[in-house]
Parts: sequence; C-alpha cells; structure tokens
Amino acid sequence: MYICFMSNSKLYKGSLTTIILKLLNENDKMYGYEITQKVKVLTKGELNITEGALYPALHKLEAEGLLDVEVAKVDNRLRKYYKLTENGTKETVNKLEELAEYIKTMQALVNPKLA
Amino acid sequence: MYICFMSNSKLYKGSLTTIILKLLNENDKMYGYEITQKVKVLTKGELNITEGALYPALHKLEAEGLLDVEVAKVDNRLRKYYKLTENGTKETVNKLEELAEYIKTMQALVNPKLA
DNA sequence: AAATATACATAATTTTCTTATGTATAAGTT
DNA sequence: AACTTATACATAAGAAAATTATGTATATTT
Repeated sequence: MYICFMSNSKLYKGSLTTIILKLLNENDKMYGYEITQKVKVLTKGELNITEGALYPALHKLEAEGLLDVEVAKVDNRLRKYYKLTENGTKETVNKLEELAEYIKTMQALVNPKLA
Repeated sequence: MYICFMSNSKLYKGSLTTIILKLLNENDKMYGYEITQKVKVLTKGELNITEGALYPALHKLEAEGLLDVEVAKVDNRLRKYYKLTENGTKETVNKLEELAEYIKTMQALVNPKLA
C-alpha cells in the first residue's frame, strides 16, 4: 500500500474536528497517532485520517483553547497527549448537536417523504 | 437580514453536489434560484445555499457532463434549467450511497455502542 | 420612489483538505 | 547486517470547495 488516504467521499470535509472532540470525550486523553488508529478500527478501514489533516487540526484546537497538551516519552519516542479543556467539552456537545442536525437535514433532503 | 449564508455548521462542506443531484433526480428540471428556495423550504431554513457556492457547482457539474442546461426566458427574466444527463443519474446513485455510508460511519464514531 | 424579490455571474479570500516530504526511534523481516 | 514496516511527530505546496462581497438586470411590492 501507499501512505494514508481519507475516504474518497468529499462528505468528510468539515467533520474531522467533530471526530477528534468526540474521541477525546470518550477516552480522556489520546495522542495523534492513536487517534488515526482508533478511527481506522472504529470505521473498519472506511476512514483513514491523514497526518497532514490531523496534526494541523489538533494544533488549531489547542490554539482555540479546546484542548490541552501534555508531552510524554514512551519507549524513547515522543507522544503528545491531548485532552479536552472545559471549553472543549462544551464545544463537543455543540459539535455533536450539529452532527445530529446535519444528518436530520440531509435525510429531509434526500428522503423528503420521511421528513 | 443580510445576504444569504449556509448553515454555520461546517459539516455541509462537500455535500452541495449531492444535494443538487438529488433534487434534480426528483424534480426533472430546475433552475438555480429555484434550488436555493427549495432547499430553504425542505430544511425549514436550516440550510441556505449561497449563490457563490451554487452557480460554480452547477457549472462544474455541467462541465463534467452530469447536467444538461436549457435557457429559458420567463417574465423577461433569464432562467437556466438544469436536468440530469444519463451519467448524472448514475452519479446521483453513487452520491446517495456515499451519503448513506458517511452517515453510517459517523454514527459508528460518535455512537460506537450501536455499531 | 425605494425596497425587496427574482435570476444570473464572478472575483478575492478563507478553510480544510490531499499529497508530498522530512525527522527520528523501535520492531520485525530477509 | 540491512531493509522494511510501524510508531510518532511536523510542515509545506497545492487543490477543492466554500464564504464573503460585488456586479448586472428585471419584476414586484411597499
């Protein structure tokens, strides 16, 4: 295989932040590489987060005060553990509401009979 | 009010093409402005497609051979009616499958218990 | 007469991704 | 011992798709 691709579906654009926040909400603290692996497993390979997308996204969330970072050294290798701040937890709730709303709206559009 | 905004949720990024194709699949032929109004009604105002997003998207779909265009003059005003080509109809099926897959994947991520 | 609605369009900018590349250590394979 | 894969971070160049702003023009409503 080659490096690492996201799904060819463009729909995932804009959902990376929601995914990161939700995983951190469930797992207390995680490091970047761990997130990519977790997503791969949870989605049965459907979704492969690229490093070029993930790391800038984590840095942005940290800059916005939604994540705290804590550096650790394990097996002589660097790890950056991220965890939600208080604001991060609040924002997670918002993002999950937005996702639920998005799904509802899209279903109203593609299946108006059920709306 | 001001001009016209899409929802502040970033999740809609990447779903405009799917929306357009699905609406044209249901309505045979539609013009741009009609699409914006239809989306507004169907989503109860949740989603307002901006012209800056819509028109380039329509032009792109036409260039890709997924849409045919037919110009009409109604009440002395221009209208460009778009309809699906044969390939456009095929692509609509793909896009709707991708949407269903996306929703399934995201639910596996945010609600792993139900996966 | 002025404002809003209808109907198209495009340009500048921003956001968010893909793709490619770089560094470094550990573990497994040939 | 050498090579490859896995772990773990990072950033830069470019593409894609949107937002925001602006422009043109006609019809309708206030």
